[in-house]
Amino acid sequence: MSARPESLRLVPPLHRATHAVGLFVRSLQLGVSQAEGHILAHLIAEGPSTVAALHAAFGHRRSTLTGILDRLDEAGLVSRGVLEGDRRTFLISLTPQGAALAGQVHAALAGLEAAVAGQVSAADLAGFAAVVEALAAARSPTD
Amino acid sequence: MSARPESLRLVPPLHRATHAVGLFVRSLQLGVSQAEGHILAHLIAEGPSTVAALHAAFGHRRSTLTGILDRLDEAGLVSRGVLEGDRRTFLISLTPQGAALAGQVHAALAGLEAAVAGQVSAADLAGFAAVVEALAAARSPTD
DNA sequence: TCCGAATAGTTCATTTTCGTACTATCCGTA
DNA sequence: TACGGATAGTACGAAAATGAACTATTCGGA
Repeated sequence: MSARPESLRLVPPLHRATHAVGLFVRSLQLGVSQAEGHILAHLIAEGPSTVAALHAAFGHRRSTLTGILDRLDEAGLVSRGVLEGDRRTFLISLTPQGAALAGQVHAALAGLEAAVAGQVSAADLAGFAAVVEALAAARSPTD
Repeated sequence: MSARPESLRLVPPLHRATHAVGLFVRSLQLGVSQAEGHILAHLIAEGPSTVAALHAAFGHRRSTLTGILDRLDEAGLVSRGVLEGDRRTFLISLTPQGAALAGQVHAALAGLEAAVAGQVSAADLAGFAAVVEALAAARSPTD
């Protein structure tokens, strides 16, 4: 009985794109997972970051980040330093090894972005930014 | 020494948006996870689907989908029927219960999309579609 | 018809992620 | 200084996602 509703137009393409980016990172064969790769790329682009900053950037649970950082730390790619003036806070920094790897990940992602930018107009890029921002700002219908 | 590269402009916002949509589904409090919610929404929008079709739509591993479908099946929300003419293939269908729940998830996502659409221009939406499609079509730099 | 390759999906052990509870530190105010 | 509340991050057990190996079925050509 229930008629099929209209297909969604934003959410499924968003998922496909996210998935494609994940496959892309994986295809680099750099020995880091998708999550780890994005963390590395963030660190080299933004500099040393706190766990909270990474949490805000990616949305992983803080406990998940602890695990990811444990692995990166154990692999010698990042180090946890104390933040001057706040002993609760760790500042996550890339080691030289980590920076080298992060550079590769970041360059690959930048290449991906450049390839996309070459295929669409500046207005399209602006539209993407606007829609993505609106999605990210959206909240539950009940609050 | 290594200078910071330019920040990425597409990939991080993409992740934030995907994360926000996940939070949105979770906030519905319908008792389904993000992944389960999206599967349900897909099924009600597209009709009965094979595992392979869901795999193509979302990018989960086939074994991951088996697990998700096991849970949905156990919860009485979907059923696995044999596909006429190919006994390897299951056709995943919503049960009446599943359809009711899927309708709620779908409606909420449609509401989210409508809210976004109300905040941006038609050109922005077109730009989003173009960029997302280009991202999804992107491949490894080495192949 | 027969057989090898391809396809569809599952099973199972491992890895990753998550939610909750917890410790440590900082801030503001009395 | 003391103290309640907020913030930063971790520990740990449970749930979910993953990859590799496997079964069953279909397809295509000799």
